[in-house]
Amino acid sequence: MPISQSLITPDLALAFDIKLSALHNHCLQEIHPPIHAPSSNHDVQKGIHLNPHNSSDFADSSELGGSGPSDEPARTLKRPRLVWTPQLHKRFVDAVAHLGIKNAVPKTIMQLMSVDGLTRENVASHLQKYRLYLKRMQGLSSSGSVNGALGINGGGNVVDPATDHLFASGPMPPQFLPFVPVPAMHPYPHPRIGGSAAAVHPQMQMHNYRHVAGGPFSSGVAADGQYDHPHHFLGRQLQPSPRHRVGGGGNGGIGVGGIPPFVENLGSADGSSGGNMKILTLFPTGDD
DNA sequence: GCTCCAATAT
DNA sequence: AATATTGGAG
Repeated sequence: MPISQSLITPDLALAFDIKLSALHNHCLQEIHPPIHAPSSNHDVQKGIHLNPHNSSDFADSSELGGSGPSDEPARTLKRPRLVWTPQLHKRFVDAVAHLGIKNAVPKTIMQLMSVDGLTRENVASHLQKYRLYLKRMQGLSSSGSVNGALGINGGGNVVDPATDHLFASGPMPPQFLPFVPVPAMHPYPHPRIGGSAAAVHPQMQMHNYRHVAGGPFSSGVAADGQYDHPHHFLGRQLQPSPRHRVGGGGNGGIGVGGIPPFVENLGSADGSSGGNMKILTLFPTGDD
């Protein structure tokens, strides 16, 4: 019986893929134009391209004697580890900021991000770490600092205004945070709530993306904040989620405004290496 | 049953 | 260290 094929094929492919991905990691990558309201839209165009790699070593990963997972069995296949590039993280942070703590749950965030291939688990995992990061920060800032300038949140915690961002919109009365954050016009409905702040530099320590895309800070995340690698797809087909994604009708509440692509500082703020890293920390100028 | 979250595993 | 996976809880 052909059982062996259906079974070992994915299995072997898996093993291979893992190694391959570890080597040239060709995950997903794409850019995401401002989309919106998936509820009543058929054009749920997601399109962020996460591209951890872009080496020009070899470009063909879809033809390895059929060992590639890019075959038919889109299910039961293990997808490569998601790499949270600065761009992706940015998207994430923006989504969280715009949703507010209350709605900032994995599913919602995932929907808002509208990143193809992103699963709820991915977001959940990242969110967990993100929360931890925030918590840590709060604990640190609260002790020793007696600044009246600091913002005190409902939680009674004192946070640095420069980093409070997320929490700023958390305990706050979500008069407009619930959903439909964007009026369908501006990317940032209310930046002061937590939009810009969040983007400032809440960079949890993600590994160095020395190979993010072309260059460390030269190109890669070019001025437009997106990669310029039209090709490189690969990885996942569509609908990678074994579970159901955006219910289209199930939720219907998340207005989603589409987070505009912004630039973010790639280099670590600490300038660990050399110190020549000129973190521009471009603010999302979404202030207006 | 689904989602969240914290803990745990890779 | 960064993500994934698991298990309990709502």
